[in-house]
Amino acid sequence: MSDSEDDKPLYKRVAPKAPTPIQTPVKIETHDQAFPQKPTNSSADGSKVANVKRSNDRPVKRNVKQEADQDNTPLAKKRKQSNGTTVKKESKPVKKETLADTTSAAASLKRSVSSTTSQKATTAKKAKTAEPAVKETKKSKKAKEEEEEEVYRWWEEDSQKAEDGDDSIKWTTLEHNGVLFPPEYVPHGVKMKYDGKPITLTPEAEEVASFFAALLETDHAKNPTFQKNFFRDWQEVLKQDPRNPEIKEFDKCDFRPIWEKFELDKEKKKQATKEEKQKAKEERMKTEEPFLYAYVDGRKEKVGNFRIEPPSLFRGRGDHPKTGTLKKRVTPEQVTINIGHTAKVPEPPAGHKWALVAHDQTATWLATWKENVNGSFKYVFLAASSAWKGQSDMQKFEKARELKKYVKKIRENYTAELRDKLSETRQRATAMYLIDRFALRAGNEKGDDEADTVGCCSLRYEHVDLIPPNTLKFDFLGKDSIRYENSVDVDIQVFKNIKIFKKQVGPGHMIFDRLTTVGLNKYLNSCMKGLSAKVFRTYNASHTFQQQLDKLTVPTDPISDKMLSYNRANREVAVLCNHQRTIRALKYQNMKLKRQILTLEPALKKKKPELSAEDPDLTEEWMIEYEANLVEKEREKIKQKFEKQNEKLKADGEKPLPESELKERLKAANEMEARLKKERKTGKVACKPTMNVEKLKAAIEKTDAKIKMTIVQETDKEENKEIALSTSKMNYIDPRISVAWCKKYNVPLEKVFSKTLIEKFRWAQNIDDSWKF
DNA sequence: AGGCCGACTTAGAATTGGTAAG
DNA sequence: CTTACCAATTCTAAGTCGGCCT
Repeated sequence: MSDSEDDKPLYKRVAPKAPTPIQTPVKIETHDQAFPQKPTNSSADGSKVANVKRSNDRPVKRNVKQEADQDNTPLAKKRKQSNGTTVKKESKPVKKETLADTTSAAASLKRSVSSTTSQKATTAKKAKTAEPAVKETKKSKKAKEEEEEEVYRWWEEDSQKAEDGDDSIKWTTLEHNGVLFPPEYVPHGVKMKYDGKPITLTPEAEEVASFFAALLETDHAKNPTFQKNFFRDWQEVLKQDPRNPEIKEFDKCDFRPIWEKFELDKEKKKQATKEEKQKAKEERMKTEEPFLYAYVDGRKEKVGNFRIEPPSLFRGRGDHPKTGTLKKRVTPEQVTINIGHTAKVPEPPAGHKWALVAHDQTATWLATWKENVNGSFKYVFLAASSAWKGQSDMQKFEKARELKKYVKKIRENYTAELRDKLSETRQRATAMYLIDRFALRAGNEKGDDEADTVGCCSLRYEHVDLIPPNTLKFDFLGKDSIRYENSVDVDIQVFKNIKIFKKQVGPGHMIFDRLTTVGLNKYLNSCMKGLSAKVFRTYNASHTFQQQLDKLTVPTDPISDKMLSYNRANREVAVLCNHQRTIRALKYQNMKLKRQILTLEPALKKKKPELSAEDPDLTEEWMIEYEANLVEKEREKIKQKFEKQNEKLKADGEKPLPESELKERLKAANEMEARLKKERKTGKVACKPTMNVEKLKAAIEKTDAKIKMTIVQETDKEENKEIALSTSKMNYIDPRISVAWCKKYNVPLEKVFSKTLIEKFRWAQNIDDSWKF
């Protein structure tokens, strides 16, 4: 690789020839390894996985009524199409347009509020004049199943795409009511102190001060960058009105009075009666109502984040240079609305105008604005359960499944290219290895005004250590400044390559100096249409999960055990590693419970030896420390409660509790200390009189389950930092794997997905139990 | 050909709300 | 009945990546 051409940095070199394309799909993969790189138990479990029959996963039958309808175009869509809206692309750069011809759309929006659905629309329309009747039918139905909102079952339609050939057009008609602005600021008048003296602020300045005050007890408020940025922007606001006092030093500011006020407010809110709470909730719902749904081609869809983000202090993660910067209030003048030509344009708040009203049919956003801190765009999109999101979600997984056909070849390719003499190619191959095996992100370059985090392509010298003969030790901050720390054994050639690259670039520089995410993705795209680095994460997560699930599930197990297998499969998606701390605490609890049983019924000692078994994790030394900790925490708790009470008394104008009272209360902690010590010595643990053996056993079972769960989570988090359990479920693991598993083994889907996930993954729910990723 | 912009997915933190424990 | 805990949900920051512009 010391080819002279080879040593020039990327930007100085002439374009190399295009990489060898891999276009031929490989048959079906049986023994591909996926990312839990641990010499994945070579267990040949290919048999089950092997025969993937795809292509025909279209739903068999469905909904006779709909079929009778001849085509599946919902009525509303037909209506629109017939009234002249053409499908041709709208000029891309959005330009201002006046709203003409809103009448029909307005009417349709109103109408559709009461009912819109491909199937029901027919009947509903007829009942137009008899609204109450419609409502009645709905209500009676509601009795059975909580207002089962009719959903557009796009995944059951035959030829959705291709319909008009242009898939960059996302909609024909689009109706919605815009966005909800946060309420105006209401000054509270609480005076904070400067240099020990109460000061009066204009509402504007008070608002910003309050943003900070609210965070007083969080880490943000202690972060110097946060303080600095906040203070700078606050001073700017202060200066705008001469009535504000001069505030020169952050350290002389005392925000506590405002913080206390907020605490009190919270308290009051909690104390509110049920009726009051109910009323507040109803009010909230009422203001939200208009924004909850949009109509896309006449179909009702839930809107996601229709609220304009309220002003606040920017909470950047990690070491973000701009953290604490004032995020300004967004005015309607900054907000662009995207909506159908003929739809009624939502009214901006009185006295205001929208920045722009766009009709961009290639976009799925309903509204957008530019945020002042980083200059990035914010969008209002439909909710995760919508057709738009669902379709792209499914496409994502289909893309990952497609990768199955290519992955073998791709792996062969990059393995060969690890030795390529062109270092650009070699770097690419090495990076591919890391992305494939360890699920690293692509790693775009970042600017100085962002937190310094990296991904594969942007890894620098100090992020990877070489431990001969072939171990790489990663230690870097990834997305969200989450630390990725992992030591892995790699192919000897990968080890050598990293060593060479590091040597070439030196400390402080990017290891892959001739590789960019763009270059990498271009290459991947030449291997398979639509392939990019992130697909590997999806592919590996889903693939591994499917494999593990097949391997671990015992068909004859009861549901609870199957759930265990399911969760374990989720865990196996990551690698085993040290994950002590939390688990020890649980084991300790478990041990205590067992001893309670034995104390209660010493006869069991012989019958159930497992009850007296010692856990090697629970050393004397550890327990002493742990118990000391427990006692300390208890003391803290007592003190805090005491202080809180006093604060309240003070606020109510009463006199505080005496110190002696606190002393008295702290005795409880001392007793606890003595008790724990005795228990440790004697091994006898008394329990509450209400306890019995059965209850204790149940409790043990519970902690057992918890321990297992913790192992699952810890492994996932610690080891594979990048993929936390819920996240992988939500974003990386093809939901159809779970659905098929549930069907096959008769496990209710609710055991596996929360309500929102069930909604989000509705598209994945009508596959049959033999479906494989 | 590279940099920036825009739109969209992925992600952890913060908040809410339901429920078990006290 | 509170309270404390945890799972679910909401919020918005932080990525990815393609396309457009220069």
